[in-house]
Amino acid sequence: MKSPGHVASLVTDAKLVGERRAQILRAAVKLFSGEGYYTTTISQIAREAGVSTGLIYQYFGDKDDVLFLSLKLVLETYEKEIPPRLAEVKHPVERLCMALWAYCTIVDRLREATVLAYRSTKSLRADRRSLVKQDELRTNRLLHDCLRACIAGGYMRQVNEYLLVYQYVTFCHAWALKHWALRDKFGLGKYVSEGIGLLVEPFLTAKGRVTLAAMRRRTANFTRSVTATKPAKRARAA
Amino acid sequence: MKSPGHVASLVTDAKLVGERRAQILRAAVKLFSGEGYYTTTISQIAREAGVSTGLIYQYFGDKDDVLFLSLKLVLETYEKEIPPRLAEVKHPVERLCMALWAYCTIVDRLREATVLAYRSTKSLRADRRSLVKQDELRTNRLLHDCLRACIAGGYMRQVNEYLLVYQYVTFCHAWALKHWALRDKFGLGKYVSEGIGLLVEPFLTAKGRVTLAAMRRRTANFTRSVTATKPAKRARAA
Amino acid sequence: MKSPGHVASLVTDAKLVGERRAQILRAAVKLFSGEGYYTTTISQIAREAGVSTGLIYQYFGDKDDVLFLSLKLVLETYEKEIPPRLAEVKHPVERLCMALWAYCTIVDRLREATVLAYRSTKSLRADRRSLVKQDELRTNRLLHDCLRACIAGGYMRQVNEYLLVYQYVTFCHAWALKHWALRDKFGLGKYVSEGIGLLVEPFLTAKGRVTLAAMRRRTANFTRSVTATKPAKRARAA
Amino acid sequence: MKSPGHVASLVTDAKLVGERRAQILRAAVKLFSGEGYYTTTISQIAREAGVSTGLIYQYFGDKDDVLFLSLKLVLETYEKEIPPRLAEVKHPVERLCMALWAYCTIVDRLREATVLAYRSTKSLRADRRSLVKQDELRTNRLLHDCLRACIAGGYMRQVNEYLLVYQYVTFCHAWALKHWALRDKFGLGKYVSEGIGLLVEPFLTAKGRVTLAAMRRRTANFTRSVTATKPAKRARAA
DNA sequence: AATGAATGAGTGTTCATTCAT
DNA sequence: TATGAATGAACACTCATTCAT
Repeated sequence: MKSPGHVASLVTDAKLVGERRAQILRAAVKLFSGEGYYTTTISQIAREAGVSTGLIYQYFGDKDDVLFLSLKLVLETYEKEIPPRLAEVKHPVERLCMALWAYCTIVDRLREATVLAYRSTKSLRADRRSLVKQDELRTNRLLHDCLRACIAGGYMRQVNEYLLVYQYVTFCHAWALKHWALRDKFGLGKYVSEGIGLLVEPFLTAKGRVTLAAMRRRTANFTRSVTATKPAKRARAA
Repeated sequence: MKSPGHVASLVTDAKLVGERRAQILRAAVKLFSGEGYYTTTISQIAREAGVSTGLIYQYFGDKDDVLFLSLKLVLETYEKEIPPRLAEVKHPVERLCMALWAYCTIVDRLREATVLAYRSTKSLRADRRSLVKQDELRTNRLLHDCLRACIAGGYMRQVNEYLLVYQYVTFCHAWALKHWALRDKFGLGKYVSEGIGLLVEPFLTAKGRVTLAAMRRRTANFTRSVTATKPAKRARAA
Repeated sequence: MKSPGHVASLVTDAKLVGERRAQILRAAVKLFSGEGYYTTTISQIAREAGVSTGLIYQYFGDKDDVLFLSLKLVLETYEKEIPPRLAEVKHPVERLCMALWAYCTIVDRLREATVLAYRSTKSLRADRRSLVKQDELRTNRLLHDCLRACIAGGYMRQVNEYLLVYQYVTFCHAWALKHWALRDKFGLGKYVSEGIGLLVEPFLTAKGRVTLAAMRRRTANFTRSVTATKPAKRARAA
Repeated sequence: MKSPGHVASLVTDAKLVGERRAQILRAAVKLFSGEGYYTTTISQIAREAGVSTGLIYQYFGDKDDVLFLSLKLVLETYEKEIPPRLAEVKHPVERLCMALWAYCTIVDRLREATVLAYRSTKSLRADRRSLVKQDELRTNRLLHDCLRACIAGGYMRQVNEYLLVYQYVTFCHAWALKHWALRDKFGLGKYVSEGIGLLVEPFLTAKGRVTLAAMRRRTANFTRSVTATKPAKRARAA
């Protein structure tokens, strides 16, 4: 009767539902990220969102619903924010590098929320876990497409694509998961740049390397400026 | 008075403390791994371990103590089981590959527990989190030493060692964290073998590649047999 | 942040807080008085008050809070009920006697609760004990003022006022504390009357004695009627 | 079958029972006095007494037994220590004063334990409370006898003996119960001396007053020296 | 006689969820 | 639609008591 992906609301006005949910989820992601799912109470979320506890139950069926949509919100951020960052970029190698760069940038902004996804996906009702995994897979596909284009264009040699994509994914996630160990060694720009050196460059063909070298020259200071930009706010999913 | 790493026991007999704690932790790791820290109750642990709830409090100060020692148990397993697997292996490149192989084998055996470490480290009292991280760092050092030996011996070119080690770590952990996505594509043996292709091979010098190729020839069926062995026990920390 | 005298409530409506706390404290004083602090459970209090256990924690921070306000309720009853009983009385000697009489009347009504104060003040958090003692001191002061007026008016000779006030206090409290031994020998009226004979009369000057004698003549039957009134309600703090 | 006053022991050797019980009760009185009955655990008592928890159950049936004998130990101390202090004293007025003095001295030594008796008698099994009250009554009788002798000897006028005895009792107990308020105003010697002024002197006949005056002259420095002696140790029942 | 490990019933407290207003 | 007071099941933890050694 109730499909796993559906979240019921007692309120009918669709626009209101959208606004209220966004308001509540913003609070939830912040608190879940900081304190974890189980140690965050519904009433803390209500307070943070500036609403009453009762209101939350007008827009979500239960606490699991709040977690579910919180995680979706985070994972969909990856999926939605990477493509626009690729829009202007044409060259396959540049697109791949930009995708990694974009992904890491977003992870950096949602650092705590990314950790949350690792911590709390198992706290979801079982039938919903796979839905969240679908979201992750869709993001992976973005990277996979970039990778495939490099190979298809002859910029990269044949590799185990599937596995390499997972290296890319874990590389990006590691910026959040292992931040405690990485932050002393790298800024974000350096991290991505060195990562490309380990996970992209070795597989490039001669002509692929030319592109990368050119790109590197061009973005040397871009990287620096972006690194400097990578601004304060964290753990905000929207 | 109470250092963060210390877990008090009301029982004085050291041997008994060791046995009972092992018995209780076995149950705790199993349940925490399957159900998560917060949804596992002390009384479930007691039932699983075949003791009374009260007994747990004779050997642990509180539930956080149980989690702490559970996580340490898991992380120390990595640290303790990798070195013996390297004992016989002399050649730097082989040692590096064997370390990756060993690490992945152990992760495979402790798959659920490895996920637990990612889920639940943040549930620990803050002052203990860093202790657990120390354990992880010590395991990383094992890999780093292997990597360094490869470079020092001229089998591998200069690379960003620190970052590459983290690629190794996330690669091994991914076998547990992303098992839902990887198991359909790879057996454990294939996974490690392909991983070496992506994370070791590209950085080898000519003479390093010779060693790797030889090793591959030698262990082709070894890999298969080990892969076949794999299914055995899981989520057992000892 | 939290001063010892402050008791937090999650409920904001001040009127409701007042009513609910009164309702819960009525139950608590009754049960604490009868069974003692430690043997009374929160859930007994909830049942007696006709509310859920959870509700108690909306109006009190913890069980200690309930005890604290229970004791304050009792001690403040003394302080608040004695002055109105003195309002009409002008003559110093009569005021002193009336104060003793009033105090004993109230103790009689709150007999069990008075015993509670002796039993359970030490069960309070240390920083609150002194607050309860302040309440007692304020009641003592009422007696002291009466005593001082007698001396100042020349109705009583110089005495160690401080100590005599404490004799008055223990005399009144003894009606509750030693009721098991006193009830067979005295009614309340007789008890007070004889007590005045021992603790007031001997210190009166000639003109003080005249007043006392006159008063005694006047209230002979009054005493009896009040004594007859006595049985009424007990252990009700409001 | 089991009389309220009986405390069973699994151990048969009477001498051993006596010694072990004394050892355990010493610890119990100390801890009960300081922390209260309910907040003191059997295992704390065992530790303080230097024995195992199991041993306590060889000499006492349950925790109530320990409290019962602890309270008896305290109350019997009054009853047993006052008479020897009166042994040498012949004159009725002096005997009365000495009794008060002795009682207060003992209360002072057992200050915490005296408070314990007030706090914890109601925690006893109901059928045992009256036994403890019997002990108190026997001590009261010591004072009553002294008072009666004064009146019989014409040193004191007729008074409500029963009530006056209770004033004496509460006066002595108050030194423990209200010590927080009295200690700033009086030393023990002054307290007793002034108390005699309020509770004995007013009722003396002319010839009684002569005795008291003489006694006062004699013991002026005695009082002081005893006050000075009133030594360190407290809350020790034996 | 003495130990102390083991038990498990019982308590204070929390918090997701409901519902009258 | 929105509130927040009220509920009560559930959990971590304690401790009197038992009993094998």
